[in-house]
Amino acid sequence: MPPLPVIALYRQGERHPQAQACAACEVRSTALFGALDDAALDRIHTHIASLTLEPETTVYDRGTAGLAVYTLRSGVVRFERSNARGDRRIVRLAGRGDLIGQEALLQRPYTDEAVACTPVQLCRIPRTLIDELTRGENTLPRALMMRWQSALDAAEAWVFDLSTGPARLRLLRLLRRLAEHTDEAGLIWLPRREDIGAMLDMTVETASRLVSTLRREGVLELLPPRHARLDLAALEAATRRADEG
Amino acid sequence: MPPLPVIALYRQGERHPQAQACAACEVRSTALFGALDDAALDRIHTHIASLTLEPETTVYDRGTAGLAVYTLRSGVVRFERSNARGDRRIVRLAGRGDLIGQEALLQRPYTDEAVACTPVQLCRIPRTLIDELTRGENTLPRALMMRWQSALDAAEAWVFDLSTGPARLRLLRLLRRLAEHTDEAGLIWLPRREDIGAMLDMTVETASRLVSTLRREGVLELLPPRHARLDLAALEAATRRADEG
DNA sequence: CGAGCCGTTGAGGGGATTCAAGCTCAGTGG
DNA sequence: CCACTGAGCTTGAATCCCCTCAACGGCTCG
Repeated sequence: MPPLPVIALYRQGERHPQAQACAACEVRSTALFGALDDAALDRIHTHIASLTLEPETTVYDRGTAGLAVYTLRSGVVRFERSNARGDRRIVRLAGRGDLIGQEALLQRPYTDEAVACTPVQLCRIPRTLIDELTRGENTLPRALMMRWQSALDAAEAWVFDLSTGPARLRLLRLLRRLAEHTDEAGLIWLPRREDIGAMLDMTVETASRLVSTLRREGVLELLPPRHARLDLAALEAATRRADEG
Repeated sequence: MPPLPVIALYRQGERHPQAQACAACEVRSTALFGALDDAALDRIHTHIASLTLEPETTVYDRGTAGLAVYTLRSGVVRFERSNARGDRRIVRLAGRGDLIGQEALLQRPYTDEAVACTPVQLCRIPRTLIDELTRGENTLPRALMMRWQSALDAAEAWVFDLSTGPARLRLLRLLRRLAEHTDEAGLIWLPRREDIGAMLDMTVETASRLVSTLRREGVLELLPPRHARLDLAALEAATRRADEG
């Protein structure tokens, strides 16, 4: 699936402060609301909130009323589910440019708990705003459907890549995926061992053993806390060995 | 997630033969295209193809151009992915009332191979038809988004339920899910052991051993080929034991 | 009736879990 | 300053679950 245009609001030469912020947004590439008139654009910008969250902060809880969708401008967000006994499973990750919390547009409660993994920058877009804009518009539904399909694809790929095969291979594939979210310093976010466990359905001990092994093999350089540098070539080689051999 | 209204085309007293078939459709409950005028409705019905497929028939292949979406009127369809080496994984199931192949509406190739598990009855709806109808319509996008969200939810639940925990528990949860698709005779579709393996990431031998064990425990009565009768109470009890104990 | 697919069962080995102990490191208070 | 503490990470040893390899029986079909 090709990269999607980022949902962002912008227009050149706008006076509203938030409009300027949107105009300067570094992840904008396609104006989802490009077809709107000036009045609508101004009204939009006053309702968009830009927020920054610390790691481990909850964006929204599973089951709560969905009042807004979010565009993820930077950082990594995870989606979790857990049962009454506290067994936890991370079922998906979102990265730069992804739209999260789309359930809100259907007046549905959020289906997962969304938690920041790294520092994240979000644009909060109230549900009612999109409701308003959808009336009579045609481009918006299509762009939204694109996100939905993208999320669905990600969820199915999660099953195929991260829930299939021996533990070592699953971890290698997770690292490959985390490499997509490399930060400015060239580092990846390396989850706590417990979170690796929740992503790959393994114990913390197994996660720790495997990470340590990869470190000794030179695939990974640990840079605590929660960061690492990857040797992509070594990673690819190890992956090929693990799944061919 | 509450049950979704089935996407179906119908209108009372229509003359076109397919229109009559749609009017008589047993899974209709909400007219997705209810707001259309007569001419549009007639044009629609001439393009809807109703088809019946044998088990193991492919509905569409992963990667091929998506030219139509399908409403599943009866039966079970599975979504598969596989890599170059032939490792196969079933990543989702669809049942009565589900909409499949939504990627087509975005002019995207199908992201999975879709295969009939049981005899299935489908309504084939050409992509262009929906394109046409979406112009100026408002209710359609919302209903479609509902399907998308539903599919996404199913995919994430698949990770949480069927890719987590020990093999026996995963199988019990799969059976619970297959019970949702019980047929007129009160039987469930019981996949081939190889397919159980592809759903739950286990070998055919393990799948066979576990199924046999459940049969001996009275949870399951095998009715080859590919069918079984479930003792739901025993199933729940076994699940609780496996889960808590 | 032999060929092939599917399901079942056994034996053995390996990979992941379980249980346990010790480590590093940051924060705290004596 | 430094022992104390607790959370997160690592490592070891024993166990067990699941995989691998193998053999066999039932069934359909050419």
